[in-house]
Amino acid sequence: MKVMFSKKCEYGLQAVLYLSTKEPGTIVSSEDIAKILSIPKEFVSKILQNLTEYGIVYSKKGKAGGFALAKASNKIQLIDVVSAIDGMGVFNGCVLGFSNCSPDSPCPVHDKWGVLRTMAYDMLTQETLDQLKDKTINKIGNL
Amino acid sequence: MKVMFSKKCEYGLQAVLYLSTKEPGTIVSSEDIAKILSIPKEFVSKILQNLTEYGIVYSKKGKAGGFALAKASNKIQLIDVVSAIDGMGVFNGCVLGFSNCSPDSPCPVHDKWGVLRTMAYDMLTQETLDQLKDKTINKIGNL
DNA sequence: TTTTAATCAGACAAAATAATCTGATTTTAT
DNA sequence: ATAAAATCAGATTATTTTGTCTGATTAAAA
Repeated sequence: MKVMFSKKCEYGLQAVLYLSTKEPGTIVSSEDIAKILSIPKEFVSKILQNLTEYGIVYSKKGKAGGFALAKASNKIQLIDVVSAIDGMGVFNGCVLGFSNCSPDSPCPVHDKWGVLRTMAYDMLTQETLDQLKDKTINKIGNL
Repeated sequence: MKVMFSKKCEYGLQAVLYLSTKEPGTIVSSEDIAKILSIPKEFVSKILQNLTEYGIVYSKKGKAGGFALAKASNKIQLIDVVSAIDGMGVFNGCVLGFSNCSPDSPCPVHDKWGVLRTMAYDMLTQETLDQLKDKTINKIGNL
């Protein structure tokens, strides 16, 4: 089942959302993150290493090490994570897979999909992790 | 780059749209379809065989064989092809990959994504191949 | 200073998706 | 009849995505 993003990206989003529910600067081990989100430990670790390069996540090595957000949670949007992991391709490509889908050579659903694409982009951009905090706590508490 | 549907599904949608631009009952060989859509011939053949099982496409064997729509183009919607190839999972799953994403246990973007999902579904359902014909001809003419 | 527990790096393995190949069968036309 | 051109079926290969393993490095605590 495919819903817009790769598994990697989904896991990255979940992990970052989870970190945003903690006190700023709180270090959480990949094992803890993996456990609560039911994600393979090494996999989530890899993904967070990747997000570290993009300045979204901070990593602390050694005993009692782990990951935390690298910036304040009101400075991070979901789109930041998406673009770091999956890139911006989703927002350019044609839903029907046609090449050169553009206003000049639109596919049969070009206009309608354009609206959706913009809405999806807005959804990921408008709110910061901070603003999603309550909803995130609620969701993660239910896992 | 991942945009909602599998390559298989994209190819299936393109092929069916292409067939809908022909006179009803016109048999087109997989080679012709493959050529105009730049899809591997055997692959598109496999996909159309699959759609044959779902009663969307008719296949004629032997010399001068090929594929045609199995019903009138005003009886086929894009969603029919999607559900035959990719299934309906896209319209149920959580964008963030959370499990049990539902009104009871919504993810942080549950409501907003719900709107998008519905719009995507409507986009694929509202119009028939027939109604998209002009746009399809225009697009395929530009390939 | 030694042990312990973590990230980090990169190779490796498994699974899913995409694409190709081969041969059999079917049908039309010669 | 026979040849040609297509689908059909299923095995095979290739690629991408997902997940795992191993060892090195780092840092805290005993």
